[in-house]
Amino acid sequence: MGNEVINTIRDFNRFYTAILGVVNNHILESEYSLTEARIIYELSCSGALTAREIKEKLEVDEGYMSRIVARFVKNGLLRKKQLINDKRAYTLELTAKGKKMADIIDQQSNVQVANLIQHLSKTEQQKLAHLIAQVKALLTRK
Amino acid sequence: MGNEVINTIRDFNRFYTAILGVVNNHILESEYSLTEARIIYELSCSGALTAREIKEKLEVDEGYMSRIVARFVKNGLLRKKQLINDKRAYTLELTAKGKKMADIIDQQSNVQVANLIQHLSKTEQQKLAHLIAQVKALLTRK
DNA sequence: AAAAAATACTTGCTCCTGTCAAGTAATTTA
DNA sequence: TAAATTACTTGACAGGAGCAAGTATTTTTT
Repeated sequence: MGNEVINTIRDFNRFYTAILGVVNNHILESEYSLTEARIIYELSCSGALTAREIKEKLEVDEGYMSRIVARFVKNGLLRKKQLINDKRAYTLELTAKGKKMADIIDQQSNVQVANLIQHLSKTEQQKLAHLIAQVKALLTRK
Repeated sequence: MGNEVINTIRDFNRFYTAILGVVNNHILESEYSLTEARIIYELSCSGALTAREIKEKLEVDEGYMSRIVARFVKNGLLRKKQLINDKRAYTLELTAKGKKMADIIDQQSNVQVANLIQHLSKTEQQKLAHLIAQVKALLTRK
């Protein structure tokens, strides 16, 4: 009972696991783990967030999160500001240095993706973008 | 210079990283790591292979590979047969138990993917399959 | 044919990521 | 105001994975 749709998707998943591996690992070489990069990314997009918000959005373990934040603060990438109305919690904000780092990671990501599609013509690239947008739309709509 | 194509792909990558995380983790709960599952999968598709062949195809570290194979043999999932013409190397084959395990993982993978698309109509599912097949084709053709 | 280089795999060491559980301080609920 | 919950911290630790050195065998070089 080889369901063709499922087989196609699973084949794609294997294929795309490899692609994401390459892309992410190359970024990873920039001294940060994928999770760390995601946290930096999240902060650079959304501005200030609390640890809890990030942890929930990215589904990172609380303890692990705490350590990463501590390290980032120590390395001067991040600033913690205690909330006025809740002394347990802090908003996290990228420092100037943190923002610079976010930019670097961002650019590296761009380069990685650019490499991925560099063999395609502009038209094909746009077709690709259109295709994956549709894929995401289909998979998102619950 | 926000290249729209690149942004779309990066957005998709984040999205699909999460999806693969869910799918793979659920399979992972079946006591094997992703790499282990991939090795089992590879053997169940291709029949007998040498460690070197698998390691090259899946890009797994040699030492890590060696340990996984040893464990599989110990657990009775795998059989090593020394090559007649090269006493350094072995072909690896799934035992009956190993094949059963492969089937289980296979089914779990199917279930995971089925969950993913369960909210779509048959027509939409086929559309999805068609879309990702095109994506893969575009990204493969180097 | 002997020495050197390469191959296939193993083993020891180690790092890092990530998890779980317990702990502290602050806040909310009963 | 006691109990429960929340936000975060800290300790302990397992598992995945990489690197380098080691062994046995095979191939290449001289």
